[in-house]
Amino acid sequence: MSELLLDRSRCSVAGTLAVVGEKWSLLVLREAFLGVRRFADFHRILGAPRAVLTDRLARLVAEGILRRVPYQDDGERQRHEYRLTRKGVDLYPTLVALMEWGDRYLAEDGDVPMELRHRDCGAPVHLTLTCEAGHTLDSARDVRPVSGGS
Amino acid sequence: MSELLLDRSRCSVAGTLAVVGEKWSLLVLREAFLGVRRFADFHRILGAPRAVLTDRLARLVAEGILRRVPYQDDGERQRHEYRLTRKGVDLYPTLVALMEWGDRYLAEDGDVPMELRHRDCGAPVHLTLTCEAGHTLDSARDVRPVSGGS
DNA sequence: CATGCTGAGTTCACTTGACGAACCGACCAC
DNA sequence: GTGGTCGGTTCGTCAAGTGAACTCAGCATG
Repeated sequence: MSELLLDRSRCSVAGTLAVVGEKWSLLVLREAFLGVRRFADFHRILGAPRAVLTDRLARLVAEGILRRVPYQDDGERQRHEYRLTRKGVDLYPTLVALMEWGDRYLAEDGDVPMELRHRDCGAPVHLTLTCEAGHTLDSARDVRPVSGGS
Repeated sequence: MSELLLDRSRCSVAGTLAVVGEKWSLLVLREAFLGVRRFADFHRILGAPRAVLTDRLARLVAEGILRRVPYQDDGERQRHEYRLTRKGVDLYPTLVALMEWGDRYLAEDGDVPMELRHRDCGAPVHLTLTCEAGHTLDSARDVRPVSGGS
């Protein structure tokens, strides 16, 4: 049972959840991926309390996942909008993984709310587990965890 | 800005988070993937309050992600252990996605806490976005979301 | 039999976090 | 100045997480 001897204290799952695991954070990011940038839009679409939204956006900016960019509409004063950074864009697989599980287990009679297509060829997009030798893995059972680094 | 017109009310990301988005749930599953099955082990390794752990395990069982299996050690009374179901195993990509992001952005000087290897060939395993036509996508930017079903 | 031990909880007092409605301040248009 | 909008902040209430103490079943020991 060597798996039980792996070091959990620095686990990346726990670390990532400490950054984006609070309520609303991942939903804010979902909206950011769908093109939402402004406070009022996040608020209207998500329905999260304003105070929570303020806090989550500030946190995501502090973590370098979103950045606050000034903009100015015609006849409007200057405001700020929130855009994904590279670090934020790299959370995309996490959202896709959550979405695919929900599509499989929560959608009624295969009626999936949203589909992802390859922008170039239009084919449906999925997450797959692959190894660097090029094999496609079917399941978690094909994976062996080993303690890294030290 | 057609992205803003997609239906969010049935979003699978939100749905999945409603099931496994509470504090500790995904960490419980991480341990389950590492082979932990018993209440006392979850408690000792995670350090979560017992009441929360009881609640999360019950919830995951109710959702069909874990199942409660009776077992009996020599000279011990019968107890129950928690094992992943197929539905639970299918959450593996979500955990891998969180882990890979943490490895990239939280690990100090590339010192990754844990590595995943292909059980057959030993090569490191990663999540990749691929389309059904066989292309590998580099980024979220290569994806176009379209409203599904209806 | 009485006692103690262990695993798997439950109870409880306390602190933290989320909620929703109201309020605020800058800026623009009229 | 009056009104409107955006992006907040404040506040009272309510839900959730925390940690320590307590419970209970069943096995083992003397």
